[in-house]
Amino acid sequence: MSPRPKTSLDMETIIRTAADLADRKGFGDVTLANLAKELNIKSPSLYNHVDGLPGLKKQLAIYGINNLYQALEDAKENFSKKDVVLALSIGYVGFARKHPGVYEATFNAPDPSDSEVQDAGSKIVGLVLDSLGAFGLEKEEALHAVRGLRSLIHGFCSLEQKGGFGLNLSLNESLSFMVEAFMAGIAARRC
Amino acid sequence: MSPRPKTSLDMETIIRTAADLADRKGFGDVTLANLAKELNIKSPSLYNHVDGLPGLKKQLAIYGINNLYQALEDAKENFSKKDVVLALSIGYVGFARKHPGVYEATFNAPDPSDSEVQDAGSKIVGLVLDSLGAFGLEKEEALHAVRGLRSLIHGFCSLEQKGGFGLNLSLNESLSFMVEAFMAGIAARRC
DNA sequence: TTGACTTAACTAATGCCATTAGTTAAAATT
DNA sequence: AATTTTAACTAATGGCATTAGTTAAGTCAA
Repeated sequence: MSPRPKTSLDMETIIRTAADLADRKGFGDVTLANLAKELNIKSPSLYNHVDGLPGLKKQLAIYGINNLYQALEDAKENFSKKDVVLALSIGYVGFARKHPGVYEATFNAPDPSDSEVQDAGSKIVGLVLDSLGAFGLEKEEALHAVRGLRSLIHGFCSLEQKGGFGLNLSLNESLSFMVEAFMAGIAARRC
Repeated sequence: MSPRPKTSLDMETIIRTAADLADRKGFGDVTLANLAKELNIKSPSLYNHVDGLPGLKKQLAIYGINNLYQALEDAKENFSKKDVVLALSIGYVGFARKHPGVYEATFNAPDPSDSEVQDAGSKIVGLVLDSLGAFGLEKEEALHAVRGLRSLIHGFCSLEQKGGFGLNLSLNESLSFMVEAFMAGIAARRC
């Protein structure tokens, strides 16, 4: 048999296809074999574009973090300044719901300390830090607050995705409740 | 070659060995092959005790949830009534740090809706609900509060384990900060 | 005690996966 | 037009889970 033409494939479509695969079949089904099938090539050919499965997962993580950042920027734009934090939270959770596989990829990079991954992530920290400006916190307090917010929202998404919430109770109400409670506690700190 | 005697192995040691493996090498290294090596048997022999890899992971999840419950009960005992929630949080995080692999197994059961898994988990919800009694919340509010607390603490553990917190700032202080902020927000609700 | 049954180990084989090595032809460059 | 680079390919290896079939140790009833 003859090798196929070289035109079709570029990094962009590879990652996009992988992201699609992740969201449709789950992050666990992101394999070189499955991805190759969707791209109509053989899996060893992927090594011409990506540094094995770990390399693919790293790229997918960065792609996901960047898209999440975009989603947060959009959420920030489209809502009033008053409830920025709630808007951000809803935007974050909305992204995780719409892109469960990509969201999972986001914090499953093979090496989280990789500088590219780290850099993508710190842009998000910056954005949240900025949105917290109105609360007039000390520098350290603000960093603790960002960590808290991330923990709260990421924990919510993670538990929601893994089916950790068994009860018959609105998830969206839980989300508003916990974000508002947390922010109320933060606000009370100013006194 | 001859099959080996039947005396040695029981379910208890299998799960304990798997838990040890998880904590030493990571949850991702919990494979039938690795577990069999540690038990000095061949991997197909494990099928006499466990329903394949998914069955093993289910058992490990239940084991982990039950141990986490124990850790929380201990934490509750050993601290004053005043800061039960902070004590619980510290106990929870302490368990996750001491048993990272088992903790990860805890929310990676193959089927989270499985009733055994669900039951083990709802014991924890009950314990936390109970500890929240002092705050005098409405029933629904209390459930939202439990979800919030779980999200907060699980999110913290998850991000800590995955290296999600890059900054040079005390993690323990972040933990106290976020738990206290959240609980202050909850307490403010009574008015 | 002996014989039948059950059980928990085994070996062998299958299929899927990632990965490496080596090949080939299309595309790009000189 | 010739050469180089590139991106596909096939073939092969080793690790994994899993299934099927085998065997001998342990259990238990006659």
